Amino acid sequence: MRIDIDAFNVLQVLVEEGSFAKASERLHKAQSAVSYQIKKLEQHLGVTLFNRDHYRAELTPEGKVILAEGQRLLQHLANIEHLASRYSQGWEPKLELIIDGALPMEPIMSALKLMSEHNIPTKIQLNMEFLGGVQHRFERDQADLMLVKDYRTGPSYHPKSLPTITSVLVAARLHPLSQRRDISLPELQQHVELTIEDSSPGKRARDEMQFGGDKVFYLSGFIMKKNALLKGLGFGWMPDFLITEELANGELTTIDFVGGNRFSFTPQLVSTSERPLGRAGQLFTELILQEFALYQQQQTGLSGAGLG
Amino acid sequence: MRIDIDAFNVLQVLVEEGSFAKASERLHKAQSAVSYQIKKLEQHLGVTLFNRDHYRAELTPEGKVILAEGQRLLQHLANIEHLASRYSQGWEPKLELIIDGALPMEPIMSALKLMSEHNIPTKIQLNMEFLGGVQHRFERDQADLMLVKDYRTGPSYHPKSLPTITSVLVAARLHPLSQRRDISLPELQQHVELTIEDSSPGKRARDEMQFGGDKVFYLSGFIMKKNALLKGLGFGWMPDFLITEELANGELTTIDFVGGNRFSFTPQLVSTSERPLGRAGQLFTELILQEFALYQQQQTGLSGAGLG
DNA sequence: CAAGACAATCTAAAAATTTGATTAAGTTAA
DNA sequence: TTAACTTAATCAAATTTTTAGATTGTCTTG
Repeated sequence: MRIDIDAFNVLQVLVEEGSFAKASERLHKAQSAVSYQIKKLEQHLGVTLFNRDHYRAELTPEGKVILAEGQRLLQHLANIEHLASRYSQGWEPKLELIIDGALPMEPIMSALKLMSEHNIPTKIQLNMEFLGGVQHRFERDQADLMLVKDYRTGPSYHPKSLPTITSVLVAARLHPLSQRRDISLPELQQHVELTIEDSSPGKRARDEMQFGGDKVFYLSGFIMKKNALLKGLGFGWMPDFLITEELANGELTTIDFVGGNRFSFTPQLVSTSERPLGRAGQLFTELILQEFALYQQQQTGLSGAGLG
Repeated sequence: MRIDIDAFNVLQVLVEEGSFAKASERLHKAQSAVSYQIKKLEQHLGVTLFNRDHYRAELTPEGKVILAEGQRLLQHLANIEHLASRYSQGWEPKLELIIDGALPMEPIMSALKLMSEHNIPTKIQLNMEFLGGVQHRFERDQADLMLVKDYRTGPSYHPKSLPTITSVLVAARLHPLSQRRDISLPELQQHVELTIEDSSPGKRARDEMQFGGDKVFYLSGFIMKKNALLKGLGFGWMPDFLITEELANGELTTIDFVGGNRFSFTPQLVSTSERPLGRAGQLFTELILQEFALYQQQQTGLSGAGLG
């Protein structure tokens, strides 16, 4: 039979009260039960915890150390119980989020920061993917939430719309396309198009927004893409919130494509009823909506251009 | 009723074996006992640990975390049991040593270093005192061992002799006493004597080795005393091992006092049968004897002067 | 489809803990 | 000093907890 952790509690109360009788009273037990528990603990540990030579039993030096260690053990157990009680209150142990790299990071990070300040027991895993990679990963990992530009509807998906975001077709100031007006598709196709590499393994043939030219550079994220654009390597779509400054100071300019140089999309926060959200997932949903709205307000306030 | 820590062990085996039946076999219990333990643990924690929808019960995400936490808790308990088993093997939880600042620190530190390398469960407290302060503290603190120059014999004290140490009466090269020969006591008394302050509260009137002059400087340790001597502030006794170099290069010189300029004492390692030594105390006793012998050998080997 | 594995549930048995009473030893106060 | 009280161990009986063994319904495998 293994050691009884409750005995450490008896030990603690006994030391605090100073006598077996008073301890038994506080523990709502008979005095003999306290004697029994302590004796059993001593036998299990093979250590004499109390010196019974005198009238009142007093803790031995070994007993003092065992008492202190026992208290730490009880605390450890209490922590586990607390964790469990959080779970039973609906907090999930883990929340896995897949987010699309095309979306603004700032409101996402703000939401996560707020999450961490709520002191929740849920471990949060955040993964970034691009294009089809988002949904692929969401399904492969059985993740809890995905934050996407768009997605193929799947089994019992529950989408929630976030504020709309606009992308702009741009090139560097000195790029040939920046000098021309009323640009046709064939003309566009003669230049290098910069695009983000789809991170899903079974890639779709092409992003819907690609132009179909021969010269395409695939890049591994918007930071890279922006760098490439600024260096004049080619042209491409960029979310406007990533280049507000460069558009304002003229480093990048919008391309006058006859088919249009702006398009908007509405990011979706998607969960599936196969894996219902716990409290952490619900909290994140609230916070991300709030933070995206806040972000939009700030953007419109600053640039006057808006996102919708 | 409190949670049963044994249930975490059942949980662990159950997960390792993969089925209730196999786990019960490995635990030498009936399958129903395993079911009972897991159910009880789930009720205590208020958390579903296993998903029984499918043929084989499988751990829920919550269960995974609880399992991991439970393993840490079991490890914690095992550590306490290990500590206790060391105590029951005769290791004391604490060993308090009082050492006399007049003794060479090097062999003491070597002995303590060797102690720590033995990976013992005993916490060691080391206190340094001077003269009567050593014994005072030994008795007040109910310490386990004192390492002293000399002591008043007390209740059931058990002394053990260490190698003899020699002190020399010295002054700085430029001090007036260093220039004279056949110095008498009255002449000595006209100069400032440097001595270590007795750290006991009820100080004895005077150290036996003091000369009784009017001008006495009390210092708080041998480092201070050596500094004062080197600055020519006065004369005084110094253990030879602390000033071998200064005697060799002439910074300090022995005083030609007619009453003699050397005296020897035999440090004693004292314990009392009121507080018998545990294994750590015994080990320290062995090591300190060994290290003092080694230290003496090194000193004689180096200086040729010896300590005895 | 049959044989077998799996895990819950039930009852009886076993083991543990608790109770309440008793005792011997130590303390306190008149 | 004694009488009254406190302390903590011990014991048998009562109670509670845990286990074993049997049974059942479900699912898997060949």
